[in-house]
Amino acid sequence: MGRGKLKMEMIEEEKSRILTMKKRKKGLIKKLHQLTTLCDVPACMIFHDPTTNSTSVWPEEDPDKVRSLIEAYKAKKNDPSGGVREYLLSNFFDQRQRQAEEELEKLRKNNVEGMFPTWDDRLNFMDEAQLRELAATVRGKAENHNQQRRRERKH
Amino acid sequence: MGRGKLKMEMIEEEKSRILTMKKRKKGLIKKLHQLTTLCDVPACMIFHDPTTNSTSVWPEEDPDKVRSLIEAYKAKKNDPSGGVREYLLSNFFDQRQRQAEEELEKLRKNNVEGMFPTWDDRLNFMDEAQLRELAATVRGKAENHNQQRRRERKH
DNA sequence: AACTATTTATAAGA
DNA sequence: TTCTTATAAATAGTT
Repeated sequence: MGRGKLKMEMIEEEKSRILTMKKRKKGLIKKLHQLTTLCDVPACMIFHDPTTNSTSVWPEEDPDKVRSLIEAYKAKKNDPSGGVREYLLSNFFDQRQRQAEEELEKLRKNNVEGMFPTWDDRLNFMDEAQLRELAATVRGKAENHNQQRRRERKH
Repeated sequence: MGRGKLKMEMIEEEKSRILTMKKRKKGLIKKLHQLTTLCDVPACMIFHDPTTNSTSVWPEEDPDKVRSLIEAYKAKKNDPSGGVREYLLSNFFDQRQRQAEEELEKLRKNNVEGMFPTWDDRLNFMDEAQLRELAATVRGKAENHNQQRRRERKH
């Protein structure tokens, strides 16, 4: 682009390299923002600027989104065999446990899905003991929540 | 760009949204590659595709680079907003529900915590019905997991 | 999956 | 540096 076409190799001239970096980083962030907005795709980017030795991230105003994406990536990396995860998941729902499927659907209806975009991925990496304890924890939370609301009603 | 200019909001029409996502993702990766090459800047990107529920990363062929960037990012952020999260979390557990706390501790011991750093925050914002359904879903997963393992033992 | 009219990004210059 | 602008590149709608 621009007045001249440059070779796809590191720009030797430091001034123009840094200037180009600034321009392109800005453009890249703009495009990433557009992608997430237009297509409803969670995405993030991490840069390490060697000149300032500083790491920056986008979106910088939403660290939770960055963290959740990093977690999703790590979960994926731990996948020992590419397609197994999807297989396990569909296998699970196809067999029986219609009830669980319906409940998951309810969760989606309650708009909880957006809170756990990587949910299914992660559940597949938990062993049975972890899943049971997680369920117990959630149940405990639900009961606690219930108690809190009862108490609120008394006031 | 292109034949028409579109508004910066989610594309409602699913087909064009997905098509646009594919095109723009490809373009974005190209631009990120150019930035890293031209300017010698380590950088990575993480996407989560909602349509396939899959997380992808660039550069995919160099996980070490991604990991080092993630570590650099995490190391860098000693952010003050972390204090707010900690406050909310401890506040919740201080009240009662020792059982839930103990179970969470077990989860931590099982090294699940790393998978759900944002877990507690999110639970605190779910209403009781959502929590109960989530618990039921997780329980269903656990039971299914158990059944799968029993079946594996028979073979 | 290709095309192409347009919009957008940007390299070099001021 | 910031602004300009000629040109390269990306891409929205179309086929």
